[in-house]
Amino acid sequence: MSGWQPVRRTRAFEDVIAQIERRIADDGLTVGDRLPGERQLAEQLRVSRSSVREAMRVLETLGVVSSQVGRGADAGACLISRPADALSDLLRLHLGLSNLSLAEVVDARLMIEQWSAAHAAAQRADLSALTAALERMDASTSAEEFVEHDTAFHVAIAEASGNRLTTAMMLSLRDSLRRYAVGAVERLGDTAGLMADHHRIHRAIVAGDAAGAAAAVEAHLLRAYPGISRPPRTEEEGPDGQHGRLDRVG
Amino acid sequence: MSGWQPVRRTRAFEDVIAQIERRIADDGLTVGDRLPGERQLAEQLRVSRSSVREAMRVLETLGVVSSQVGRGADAGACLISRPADALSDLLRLHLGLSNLSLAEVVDARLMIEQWSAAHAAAQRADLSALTAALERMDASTSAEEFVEHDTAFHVAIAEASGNRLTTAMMLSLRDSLRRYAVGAVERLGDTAGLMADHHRIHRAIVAGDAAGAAAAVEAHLLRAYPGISRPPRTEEEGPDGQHGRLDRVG
DNA sequence: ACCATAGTATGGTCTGACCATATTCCCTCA
DNA sequence: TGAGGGAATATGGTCAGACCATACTATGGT
Repeated sequence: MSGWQPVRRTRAFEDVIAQIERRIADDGLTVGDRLPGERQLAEQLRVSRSSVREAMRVLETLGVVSSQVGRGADAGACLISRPADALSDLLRLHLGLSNLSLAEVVDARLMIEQWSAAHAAAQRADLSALTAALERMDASTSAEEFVEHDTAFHVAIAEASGNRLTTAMMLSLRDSLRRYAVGAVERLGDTAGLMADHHRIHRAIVAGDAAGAAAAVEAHLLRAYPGISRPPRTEEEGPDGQHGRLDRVG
Repeated sequence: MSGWQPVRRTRAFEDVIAQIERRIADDGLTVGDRLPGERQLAEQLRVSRSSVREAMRVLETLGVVSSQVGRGADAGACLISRPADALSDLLRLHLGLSNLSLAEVVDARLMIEQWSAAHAAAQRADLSALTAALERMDASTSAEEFVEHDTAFHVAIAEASGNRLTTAMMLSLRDSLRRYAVGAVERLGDTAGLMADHHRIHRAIVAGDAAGAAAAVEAHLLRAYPGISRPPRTEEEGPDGQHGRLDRVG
């Protein structure tokens, strides 16, 4: 006969997580709500405080709860929703394990950033943050300042797409690539080319030109990570990839 | 004056994680290698076993370690790399917290699946898994069987893109949408339309037609999740979205 | 040679204690 | 009456030590 199920031993902390998750689904527990204290939770769930704590570590790792010590309204465990933090940790570790290559991460970022830019252009979203970051980048005098506003610029693109999930992915991908980004800036020597890319991206988004925005994003990332990305193209263009246009999809 | 740093209290288990991560980076620890036992690790790091265990829970949540009880070569903590599992948990919880909407998840899946299909088409990758899944879907007689091979089909598309990160994202997104996918199949009543989509996707990828593959994927997801996705388009086409072509990027 | 049994190392769980922190309460003093 | 300051208290963070179930390993008897 078939259909054997492997014996699944449920660890105590997994049960704690499941029950908390059920409360979120059934009781409408949401961001900002507080969980009982660890001791109280342990007593109610008939497990030890250790098991409750291991469950809290898991939920904290997933960006779902945050714990504060002390006493008062702010103390204890509080439901939050910070998927980007969790994603950053995840990517950083798996990148370190060499189970993800830099090319894969860069490709994924190119995908998301092109998508975000195209959506931002098509949706005529609020672009004030985008414009502000661009102006501050223009006015920046140090490399640190430039990188700071550069990050704000790319985050603004992601947020203008109106999708919090892809925004979180973008944030964490960029976070994982931070060390390589610094190297890229140093390798290029100056930021004139990057700024030209930024202005081109900005112009296209403001003009509602989704295709142009995506192309500008691709050119920008190809400049920052030369030779890394492998966009699918059916016809080759100039060797610099400057106006590299995707076959159809980014 | 400025430049104040917030007092950062480092919890013991965070230090354990940091040291393990450093060993991964410096000592070239990689997938398949084993970590010392919890007691031994606690002694070496001068922390309690509880702290070591909390660190292990975090790393396990991130899909980086796996623990087996017992004794022998298989026992103890082992380095793995399963980002998709971690991503699934992350998405499921944040979806439950209503901090991510179904539309955002569906949009993200559309983005990734279009990208994957286009890459798969452009790269002429090994498509035997794709073809096999399609044939099994054609031959399936029950809804359960259909869904099973449908999953295999979409996973094969992701894997054919050659990017493990986007594949992991696809897997977890699809996992999060499983319950809605079942509802969609029931709503449609039959699978003829879905199968037509699948064959169209398959034909395009095999033919190396990246644009056609992406368009077919979009049509497929629009059929499964009507009214959810909002692809950026500058010109409208037929009302059925059948040959919906993105303005430029998916 | 084989098999049953004892030994042992592992993760999983629990208990109970103590510490650092931060709020709340209340008493003292001006 | 108000303000200041310390005590009480509740929180998470950490630790030590014990016990359990599990699963391999070694041993010894057949």
